[in-house]
Amino acid sequence: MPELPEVETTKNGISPYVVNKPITKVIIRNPQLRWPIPQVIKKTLAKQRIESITRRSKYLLCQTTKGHLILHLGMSGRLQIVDQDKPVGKHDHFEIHFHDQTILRFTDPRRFGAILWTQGDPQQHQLLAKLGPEPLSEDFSTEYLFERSRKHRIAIKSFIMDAQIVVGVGNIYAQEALFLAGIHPKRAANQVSVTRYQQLVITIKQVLTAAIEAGGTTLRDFRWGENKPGYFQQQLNVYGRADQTCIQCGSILKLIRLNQRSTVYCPKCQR
DNA sequence: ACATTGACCTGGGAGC
DNA sequence: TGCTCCCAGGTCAATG
Repeated sequence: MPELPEVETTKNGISPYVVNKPITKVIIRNPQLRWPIPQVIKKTLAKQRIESITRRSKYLLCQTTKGHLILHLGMSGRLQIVDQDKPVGKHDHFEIHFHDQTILRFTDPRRFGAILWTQGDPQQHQLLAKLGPEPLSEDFSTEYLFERSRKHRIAIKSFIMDAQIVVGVGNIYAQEALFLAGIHPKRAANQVSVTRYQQLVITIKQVLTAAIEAGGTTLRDFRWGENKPGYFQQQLNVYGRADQTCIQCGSILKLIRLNQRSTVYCPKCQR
């Protein structure tokens, strides 16, 4: 589930239930995620409060007086607010219990997610320090992206999915943004003109903004936690639409593999 | 410095 | 029904 819009939506969904609530206990059921969950947070977080939750890239940063909890949802992670009586499932690995009986539960079947702890500036953490700009910030501009592209002859799709170039552009939204910008996903990054980068920066921002808005309206119910898939799906032009007709020109959309990721594009609209 | 590939895990669906 | 194979929204580490 989680690309940047889903992470942003998760942040907004859980914040009202957890920020400034006293923590009573932390339960680690299965610490084996991408990296082991540090056991130290059990004692450290007890009686603390999460003062704020912010997002950097696809990481959620939970600030406390003693340090930051760093969360990543990986491929299949979910954070939900649940009641005491909700049964514990096979893939429920981690929980924070609050004084008002609320529970924040982390579920992740594939266990590619991460739960880490850092005492210093979270932005300087090894995983965050070298990340590129946020796609919705002003730092992510035509000038920036064009300049960075000059040294790279990898496919443009791989280029915009590189978190050191820009964060938060995953497989779905990379395909969508390239379609809207009319750029072939395999075109070399340094073979794209500044004019087309201008378009691409616009469409990346556009697609992510629209998806965040859609997420905001359909993933509203974090209380009971049924994350319905299909929020942004009405707006998908190419992702998951291989062999179907292009919405713009009627051609048959093509499926290729690019760095072992499925990639759908319109051979006529995207050059 | 840049580019490519494998690896981490589990579940679901297609095809036989 | 059950087996095998392939696919899945991410991204780090190792290698060329």
